[in-house]
Amino acid sequence: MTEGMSLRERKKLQTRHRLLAAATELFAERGFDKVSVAEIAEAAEVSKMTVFNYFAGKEDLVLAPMEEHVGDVARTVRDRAPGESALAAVRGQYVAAVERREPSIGMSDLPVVLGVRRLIQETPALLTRAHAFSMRSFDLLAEVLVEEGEEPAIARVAGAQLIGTRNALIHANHLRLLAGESADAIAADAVALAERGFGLLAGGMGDFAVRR
Amino acid sequence: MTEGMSLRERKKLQTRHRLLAAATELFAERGFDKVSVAEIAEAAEVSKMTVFNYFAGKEDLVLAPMEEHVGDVARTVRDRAPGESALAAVRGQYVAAVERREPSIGMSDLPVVLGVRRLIQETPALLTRAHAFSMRSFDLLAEVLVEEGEEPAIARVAGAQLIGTRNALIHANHLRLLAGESADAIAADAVALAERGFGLLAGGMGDFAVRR
DNA sequence: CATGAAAATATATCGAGTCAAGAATTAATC
DNA sequence: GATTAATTCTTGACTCGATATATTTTCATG
Repeated sequence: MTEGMSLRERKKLQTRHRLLAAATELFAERGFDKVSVAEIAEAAEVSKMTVFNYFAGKEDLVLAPMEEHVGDVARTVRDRAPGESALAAVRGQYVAAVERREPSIGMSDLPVVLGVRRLIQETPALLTRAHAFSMRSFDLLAEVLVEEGEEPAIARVAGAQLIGTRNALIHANHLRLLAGESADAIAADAVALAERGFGLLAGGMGDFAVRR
Repeated sequence: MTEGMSLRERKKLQTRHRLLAAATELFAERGFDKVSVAEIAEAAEVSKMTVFNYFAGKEDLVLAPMEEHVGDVARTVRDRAPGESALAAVRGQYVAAVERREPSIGMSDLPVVLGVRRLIQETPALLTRAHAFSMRSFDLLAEVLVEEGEEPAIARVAGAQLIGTRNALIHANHLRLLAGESADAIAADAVALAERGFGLLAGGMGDFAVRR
């Protein structure tokens, strides 16, 4: 597992994991705001400075795993099959992720993952940072569309619609998970909702929410 | 102008304006991050704590005027005419705002407004806070749709699409303004772009960005 | 081993935001 | 109209996250 790694690199990974573990535990016990970085450093047996050496900010101790997925949508669109629309690619990736119960789209009901989600929802600072990730995700997607030759302005509009739709779908999953439902129970509805949600984009929402 | 106000209320307004004026000037001179709250307090002849009493955070010294518009979209949809779709209402409000050159959608080329916009674009903390406003705007819109009887999950998806589209359009205006174009020059294109952007929603974007 | 580079730490500092207590203003009671 | 009670403003001291600098430790490499 650690072959090919120098001792230094292994130790770096170890301290990184010690920090993540210590932080996760402390946050779960007392909440994000009630734990200071100094305490985390002490629990992981490093100095406070080292924490910031490994993580850009306190929030990243919770959101680091999430950051790896900021490029998922853009990559999916970039690598889509010829003849496939951006919309179809994003929808397809989301549905596939639902089937695979991927935590990145809010489909894991493992207690530890659930705890982290609850922590995020309860902590404004974490929500804000999470939303910044979504913003980066959008930027990357728009960039791909522009590279393909779409007009920048319209590319950003379409990108906002796609990312916004996807985020809303993910948020719906989060709500149900936090309400105690199982991932399997949510999955079926999630796919149906995705068809409806992306369907608004595909079929037009001119008839949606017409005032009676 | 100040009749009906107690001395206390008048002084409150005065210090608020002193704070906004001092902050705006200092930020314009040296940038958001290079000015401390203590300096602003000193310039406004008030203690540091008073600043936070008037404004929730340092960022609000710049973004306070923007906060008044978080409910614009939701209100427009709530008050739309019978027979009109949510999409038509949002599009109509945006186009009308373009015609009126409203700063809230990025259509003012007054130097002072432009300076504030530049400051926001250059400062990550301000961008983040601005995005939080957009989030609130989205929540309010979704709430309206839910009150009208739409399913919460699909209401949030549609709301994300509408708000996302609108934000992307506004951002396009910002970019051109910051590039030096006049509001009048932008307005015509802005309306056309809005028709295309909202058209993606109305007509469906199933044919958009099909890979060749 | 010795040496140079990378990383961890100690220390000091800054700046944003919070807390408990004190000062000022308004309202109420006599 | 003076005195007191209640509310609101203001303040100085403090916590905590984050940064800068310099110093020491740790590891890879010849």
